[in-house]
Amino acid sequence: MARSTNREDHLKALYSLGEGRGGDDAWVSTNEMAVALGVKAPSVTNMVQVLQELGWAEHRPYRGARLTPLGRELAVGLVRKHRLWETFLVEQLGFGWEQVHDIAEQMEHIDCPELVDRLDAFLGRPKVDPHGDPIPDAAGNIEDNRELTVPVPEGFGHPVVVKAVLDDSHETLSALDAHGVSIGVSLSPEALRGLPATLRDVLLVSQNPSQT
Amino acid sequence: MARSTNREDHLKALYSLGEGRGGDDAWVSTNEMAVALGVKAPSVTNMVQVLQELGWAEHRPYRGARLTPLGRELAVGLVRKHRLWETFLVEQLGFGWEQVHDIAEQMEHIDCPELVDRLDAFLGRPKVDPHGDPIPDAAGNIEDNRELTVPVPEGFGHPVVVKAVLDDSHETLSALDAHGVSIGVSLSPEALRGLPATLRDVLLVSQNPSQT
DNA sequence: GGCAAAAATTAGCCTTGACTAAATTTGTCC
DNA sequence: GGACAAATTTAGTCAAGGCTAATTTTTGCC
Repeated sequence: MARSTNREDHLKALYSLGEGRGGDDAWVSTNEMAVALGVKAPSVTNMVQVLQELGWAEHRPYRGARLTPLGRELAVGLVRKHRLWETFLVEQLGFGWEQVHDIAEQMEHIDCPELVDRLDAFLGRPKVDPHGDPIPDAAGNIEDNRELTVPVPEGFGHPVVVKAVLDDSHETLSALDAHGVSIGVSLSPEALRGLPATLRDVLLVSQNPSQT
Repeated sequence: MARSTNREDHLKALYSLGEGRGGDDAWVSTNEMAVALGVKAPSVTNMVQVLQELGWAEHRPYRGARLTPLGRELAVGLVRKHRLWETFLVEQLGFGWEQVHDIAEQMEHIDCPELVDRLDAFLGRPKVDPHGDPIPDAAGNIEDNRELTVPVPEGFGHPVVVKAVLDDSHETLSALDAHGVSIGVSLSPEALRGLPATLRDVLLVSQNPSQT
């Protein structure tokens, strides 16, 4: 009967590509989605039309796609599941933060609302996942403290505390690990200078080390 | 690309229907599998031929199907995952034993050997799941202490200890729950008489209450 | 041993979701 | 404002995996 996994993957891609955009940028092109999902553009056109029939998205031909409020709600639920499972895998099972993205990618499709809620409680209702990304609560609210954080400032004039990593790929996270970088770690100006620019650019930090 | 979920479901059905049979009974009919899987017989014929191409099963037309050693090994791996997740759901997340079968049915398809091993260790390498069924170890060995157990003997002459339940359906388990029956509980002759025959028949018990 | 009923397979079709190739729309540059 | 390039959609295929209807094999009964 065809698992809903595909639809959910397209929904999530649409969400993560479209969030944080305003105005005309809110439309996500089918090509962008195709690249993100590792499929070809025509496949995305098909799926986006399916999402539209489901009431999850709106499709403007030759313009792009955009989530409906319902679609956004469902997408946030997927993000919540993904980040809760990542937290479980790291905190309870002892996985490295670079290992868990792909596993959570599978686990987020498990359909059982009670499971999500029990898992959340079991983990102590965590606010952020192992990469520093905020975990939406059961109502779909996202408390994004990352607004208090910034990319690493030019100049490296003073120490910063790592708050989040914008790229959850195995590759990037392993490299950060090799440099001793993880969430909550304080980096001195010298340490910042020692970090390759490509790695520095995926970090969000707080400028005042006293901010926890 | 079609998730391998379907193949795995057929493999598991073949395993669970075929185990404990000997001789000619070892062949599982496609019809039996169709009933167990909730699909029609021709669909099973197709899938069984696929399993044969994968080297997981052998198909004798008009006779039935049978696992190869490789197929059995893979099936045991699925059973292991299923029972470990059930144990996690009950022991760690506090689910009732009647709730976890369907959830574990989804979780058992998650593909990550390291996850299985870490989960097993996290749970303390349990030997049985919440229904009293043995959990295969990482090498695929099944320590089946249920040979020491028997169906409830006729006559109800003395107390017995519940060791396993042969039917993991929500319905049966809820009904047992309502009668205060769970793994490890001792049932007096009077309690046994008070239990509907259909429920009594799914129990495996040890006759000597001192056996733990 | 033959014949009817039951069971299994084959044949043919449908849906999902991917692909390539072809057509269409958009946008940009002069 | 027109032409060309890039992006997108449409058209037509394909594989997986389900279904129904029709055929074939097995079995059980006289």
